[in-house]
Amino acid sequence: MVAMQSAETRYAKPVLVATSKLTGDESGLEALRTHALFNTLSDSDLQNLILQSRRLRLGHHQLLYRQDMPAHHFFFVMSGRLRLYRLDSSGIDRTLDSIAPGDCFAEVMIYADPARYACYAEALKSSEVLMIPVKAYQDMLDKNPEYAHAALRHYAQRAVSRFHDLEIMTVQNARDRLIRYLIDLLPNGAAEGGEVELPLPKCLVASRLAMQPETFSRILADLKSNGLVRVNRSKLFISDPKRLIEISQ
Amino acid sequence: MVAMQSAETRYAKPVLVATSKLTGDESGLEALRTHALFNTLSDSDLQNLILQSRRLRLGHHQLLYRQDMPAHHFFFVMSGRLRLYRLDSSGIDRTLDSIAPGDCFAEVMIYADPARYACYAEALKSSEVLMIPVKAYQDMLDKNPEYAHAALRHYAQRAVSRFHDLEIMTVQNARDRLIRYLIDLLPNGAAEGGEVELPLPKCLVASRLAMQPETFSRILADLKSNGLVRVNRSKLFISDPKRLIEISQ
DNA sequence: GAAATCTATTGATTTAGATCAATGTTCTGG
DNA sequence: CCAGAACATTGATCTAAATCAATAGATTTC
Repeated sequence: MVAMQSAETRYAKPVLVATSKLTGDESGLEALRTHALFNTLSDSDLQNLILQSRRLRLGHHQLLYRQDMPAHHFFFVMSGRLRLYRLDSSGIDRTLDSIAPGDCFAEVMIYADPARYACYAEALKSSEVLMIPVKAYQDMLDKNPEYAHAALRHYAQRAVSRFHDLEIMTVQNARDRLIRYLIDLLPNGAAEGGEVELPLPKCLVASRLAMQPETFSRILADLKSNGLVRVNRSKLFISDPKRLIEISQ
Repeated sequence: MVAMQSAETRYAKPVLVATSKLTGDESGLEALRTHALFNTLSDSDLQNLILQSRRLRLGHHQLLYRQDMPAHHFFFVMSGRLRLYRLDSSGIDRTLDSIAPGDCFAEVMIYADPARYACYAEALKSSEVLMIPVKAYQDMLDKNPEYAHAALRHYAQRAVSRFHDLEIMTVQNARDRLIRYLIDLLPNGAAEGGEVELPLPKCLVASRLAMQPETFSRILADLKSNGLVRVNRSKLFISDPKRLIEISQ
């Protein structure tokens, strides 16, 4: 089963190769401005940071970094989608997060000690990321302590969000974990229904929720047959999230 | 079963009552200096922060704050032990963290927006906490941007540690989750054996690891009969952590 | 110091979910 | 567009863990 294989055996593609220099005003980079870590920076500081960074194109399933590799960069996703996962000693692959365009990842590395990546990162489809040297960001922050406030907000939010992820995982049965996960994908939480897109292939959502792909499939089929969700590929329509919460008790 | 009851029904004790003013040089407060959030502060800034704080004595099982309550303070544990947990709509109590003396908690509230506690906090035994006004810390940081660096390190570490907690919870079977949890309690990880003390009563460790107390008890009995751990109340002796990891595959 | 309340253990039974297996469906790269 | 690979579904079986139940130990509390 795919989720049980290691990225090593699947893909021979090298890590961190195809890079291109940046001029500082390329397309896709305006998105940086919308991120909490960058939106308070002066134009010149942002420009300077970008000039020290590299744009990286990643192919489908290409590995970006490995768990325990020294971490000299953090990343901003310009397009595509990535996945963070860990491998244990027996080679079991456990998905921990998915990263969408406009998100940063491995940004905790700016302050981690020792600076080693805590997981693997791979592209789920062909993607573009900005590879920002940790040192460049650190230097900029040292020179401009007023930027720290935005960074602190960002890190605090990240901690809260991980706390919330942990909470879902303390739910003791697979169905309720899945329901909680779906509710959290809804833009307005349980307030109103809507369409959500699974951020990962189904077998990886299953891995993220500590269940087997078969179990995921069966639960979704059951919710479908009870009229609680409509399923179309990776798109799910949830008309009545409150009812979904009720049946999860 | 206790872990399944709500704090509301169990304890009538009021939230946030018995407080006492601080002079700024009381015993137990030197421990503040050892915490990453405070150890770079000047004496006068630390003194000032303490003067705006209150010492809180909590009885066994006393509730400190409720989930969704407006968060105007964060906390430093001077003695005792606390537990963070959430209640869902059906009243199931899920333990998310335990806090030891020398730790801070709810400190993400300094930057959270909206500032509401993400969980319940209760004392596991009689405890003393320092209740620090969020605003006092914010003001101090605004006046001294050089303090932000230590705070950023702290938040980054917290995020990494929550990420690691999440990783354990993606392990799909109860025994392996418990083994991983025990290994992480060892001061040197899997490097060498030693004695660890469970930071929570067994039924709450079970809740933290998304299993039933009976399952926890049986797994521990099994590890015991295989000579992998020696159990004495809440103290466990792990002689050969590597062997423990091996059997978890 | 005894009663009462928590907390933990152990056994019997049931069930949710894993595993094994087969097939169908959708991507993807030549 | 086709072949192969990756991904998804469905069924049958088995097993880990939940549940139900009873009892035994601990801690509080009065």
